[in-house]
Order: sequence, then C-alpha cells, then structure tokens
Amino acid sequence: MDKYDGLKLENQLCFPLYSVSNLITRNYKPLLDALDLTYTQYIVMMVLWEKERVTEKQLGKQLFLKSNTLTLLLQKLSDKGYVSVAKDESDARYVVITLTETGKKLKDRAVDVPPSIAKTINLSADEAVYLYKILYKILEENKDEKV
Amino acid sequence: MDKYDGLKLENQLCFPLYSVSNLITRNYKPLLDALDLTYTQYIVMMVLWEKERVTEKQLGKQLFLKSNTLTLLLQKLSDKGYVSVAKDESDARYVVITLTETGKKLKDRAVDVPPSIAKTINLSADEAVYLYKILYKILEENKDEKV
DNA sequence: AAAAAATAAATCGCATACGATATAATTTGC
DNA sequence: GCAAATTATATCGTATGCGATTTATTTTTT
Repeated sequence: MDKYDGLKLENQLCFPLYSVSNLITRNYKPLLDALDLTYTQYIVMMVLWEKERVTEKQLGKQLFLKSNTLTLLLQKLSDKGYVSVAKDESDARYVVITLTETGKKLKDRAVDVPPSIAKTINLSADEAVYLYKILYKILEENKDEKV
Repeated sequence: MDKYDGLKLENQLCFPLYSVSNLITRNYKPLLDALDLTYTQYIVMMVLWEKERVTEKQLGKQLFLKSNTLTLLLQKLSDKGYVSVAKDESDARYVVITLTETGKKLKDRAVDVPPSIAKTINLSADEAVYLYKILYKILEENKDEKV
C-alpha cells in the first residue's frame, strides 16, 4: 500500500465502465448495421419509438447529449429517411424531430436487437437489476451539472 | 407488456452504461487537461506507471483496444515526450513503449486524480465493489472474442 | 530455402463526444 | 419598445473507437 495505489489500473472503477461500454457498442454494431443505425442513432430512435415527436433539447436531456453531437446525427437520420427535422412553428429556436413512416416501420425490425444483446451480456436478473440501479444513481447525481 | 417493451429506453442496461461512461470521461477532462492527457492516454500511462515497458500488443490486450486506436495515440504520447516508441530489436513486428523521465515524473502529478474522480461518483464501498465485480464479469466473458 | 500462413502495426473512412464559440430567436427589464 | 440577457442550435477543432484493409516481419510447411 503506497501513495500510488490509486493509480493502478486494477483499482479503477472507471476503466471497466469505459471498457464495458465500448464492448457493448462493439456487440451492437453487427446487429445495428442491419438496420443502418449506429448505437447513438439507435438510442435516438428508441426515444422516438416511444414518443413520436421530440425537440432536440428534450433528446439531449434524456440521452445526456448536446447539440454538438445531436445536430449532425439528426441530419444523418433525416438523410436515411427515418426522421424528419424541422423548426418549431411557435418557437423557431427549437428543432422538432418526428418519425417518418419508414422510421416507424423500423421498430418492428428492431425488436430482435435487445434479446440478442442480452445474450452477450449474460447477467443474472439480480445482477442486472443491481447494476441498473447503481448506474442510474450515478446518472441522477450528476444530472444537473451538464445542462 | 407488449412486444416492444424491450425497446424502451428505460428497459435498457446498455444505455446507462454508455451514459455513465461518457459522464465519467467528461468528469475526468478538466483534471486530465492539467496533465495534458486525454482519458485514453491516461489509462495507457497508468499501465506504463506500473510496468515501464510494454508492447503495443500487450497494451491492446490489457485495455481492450486495437492498433487502429493505439498507434496514433502512442504517437501523440511520444510527441508530448511522455513515452518513447520503438521497434523491438528481436522481433521487428512488435512496437515497444517505454516511459521517458518526463513520463515517470507525471505520475506524481497524477496521484490526485483518482480521489477527485471518486468524489464525483460517490458510491458506498459496497456498491463500488459490487459494480466492479459485475463489470469485470462482463469483460471476462467477452474477452476472447476480440483478439 | 522458397512459398504460404500467421502475426503485429499501420492506415483508411466513418461516426461519435467533447469543450468552446458563434448564430439565431425569444424573453426580460427598465 | 428596445437593448440586454437568455435560450436552443449550429459550427469548429480535437481525439477517440470501430471494422476493414494493407504492410511489414516472422514462423511454418513442404
């Protein structure tokens, strides 16, 4: 035990978080390629599949992303024909994103993705629930700092 | 409960993993800026602070990264004067990375980083240990697929 | 030992993420 | 009612990460 122990890779919590996150994105890739989506595009679509109309601002809040990531990404989803992007009529500062018909249909092709990913993670129900709770605890605590 | 439940954002385990990982990288940024390191560069330095000489291959295995990420990153660390990069004499396929004197000294300036980050995460010891174990379980199970 | 296979890096093209800054639209304060 | 402050996007520059491919080197096979 010396003053450098905190700098050992094996004592980091952040490193496995970072690595697991990368790992999962890698696992998603072949599944999402079939839908012509990246992982970030996929979570945007997930929001829209639940709520057909959102502003860029709302998306950012829910996904912890900002315009520097979202603006270009939404343009790409628009280019693919999955969403339409327009200014809000009553307040032109807002960008409103809505699902196109193609985007709505994509939902049916996406239903197989979550179970496929679940297989690659392979946690017990208890572990998954606990992990879920801890992660959201961390997110909740840091929520304010970034808006 | 319908067939689309699996596609709800709130039912994803991957999304909070991804978001927490991004969050942590954001929290590291101001701390690491002072050391002129990015997060990925920082974990490479952590490996080297424990083991003064490693090959790019070994680094990739330990950090779950490949040459497409590492080659350029190591060049940057070399440009900053923190490491030196050279071909292995006995087998020129390998790239060997060693700490420079500057790189060694950086370790003393880095000791404050882990406790600062720990504050922003704010988990109990039990939670941290449990989280750690689950994450490494996931990493272990997926280790083989990517080398 | 020459050809073939294997291995480790390097390179390419693409899509994030980030802070910082700029722009455009609306609201607020006086 | 108009200048100032606020708000929501857009833009810029930098650094990853990824799969796919290429290059360089070594080992294996015949």
